[in-house]
Amino acid sequence: MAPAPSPASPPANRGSVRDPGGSGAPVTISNRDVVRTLERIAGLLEIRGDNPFKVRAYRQAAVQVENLETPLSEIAAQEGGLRAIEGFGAAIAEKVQELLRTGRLGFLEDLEGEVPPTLLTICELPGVGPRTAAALWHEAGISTIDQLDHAARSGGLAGIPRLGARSLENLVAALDRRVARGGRRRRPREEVTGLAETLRDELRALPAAQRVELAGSYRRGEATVGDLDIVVATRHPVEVLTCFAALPQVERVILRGDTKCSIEAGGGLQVDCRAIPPESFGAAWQYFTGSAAHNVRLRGRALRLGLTLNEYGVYRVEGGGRVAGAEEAEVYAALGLDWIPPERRLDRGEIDAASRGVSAPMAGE
DNA sequence: TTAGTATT
DNA sequence: CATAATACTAAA
Repeated sequence: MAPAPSPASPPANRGSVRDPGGSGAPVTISNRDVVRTLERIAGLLEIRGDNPFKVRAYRQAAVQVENLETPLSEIAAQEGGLRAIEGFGAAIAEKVQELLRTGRLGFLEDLEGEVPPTLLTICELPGVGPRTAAALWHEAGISTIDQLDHAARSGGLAGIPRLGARSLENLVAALDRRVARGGRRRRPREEVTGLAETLRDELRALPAAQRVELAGSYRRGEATVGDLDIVVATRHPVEVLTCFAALPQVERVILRGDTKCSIEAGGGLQVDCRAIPPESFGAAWQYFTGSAAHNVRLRGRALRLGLTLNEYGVYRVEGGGRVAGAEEAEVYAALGLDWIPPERRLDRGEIDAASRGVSAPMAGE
């Protein structure tokens, strides 16, 4: 998610739109601005190696703001203020308040003074995460893509831990692809429908494939998709994945293992294919449909019921007995839930709403 | 075997 | 205090 539109994000804080005319008119900070700021903070903290729970807190706050229907400025003015938002504690509420009031955020400016914000762009390269970015910065003084490109091609990265010959090759390839086409972006659903259905049908034609379905944001019916996800029930996963990687639409194989294969097709669109034994198909389809937040919520609920959920099924924590897995509805049922339509699987209260037995508060409204 | 990145 | 679980790759 979040492919950061990033037309070369400015070095300065996004919020510092400081009313250049000097009219004194209040600067409007949109919810999107706040989301970007919170995510920026999270990314920089992560590169700095800060407490993962703190990083998570900023990400969680960003997600909550994303889900809001009301402008933050309105909420700030109401009873309880920003603290009323789930995931907003004292620290984050105060920072967002400052951003809304002044259009700037001192904390972020300080952070950007400490950790070069251009490292966030480096983190967008596939295969490069916060740890690698931090190593590049500390061990080789690299903070920009240009510096990285130069160093990668001139032996300037020798000696950086966990960055061997093979990783370097991959890095250079990623830099080349980055030049070739600007950044991965989400595409309108209609643009990928043909490709999605074609790939699905080609897999359905394989004798080894018992069942083939699309999953991910495509199945959730989202207006745009960042990639495609396909689940295949089969007794012969390697054979299926080998065929998948050899389909005529495949432009590049990103990775290929025994249960999972990712390729690019349709002009750089990533397509993930997961091969799963038939008795696990329901759990796998559920897992691959997401959303990620929905899955995490579901798995947390499973734990509270003494169960554990993964893409292979629902299991008892003690004893490990299998409770469900072949059908999606049976997975939800094992967790005491009615089947939830994919479109609603966004972690926006749908799980409580689907809860049977112990009635969920119906939030009269 | 482990670290890092990736996936929902 | 503190959200789940797993796969793949390269390095060690």
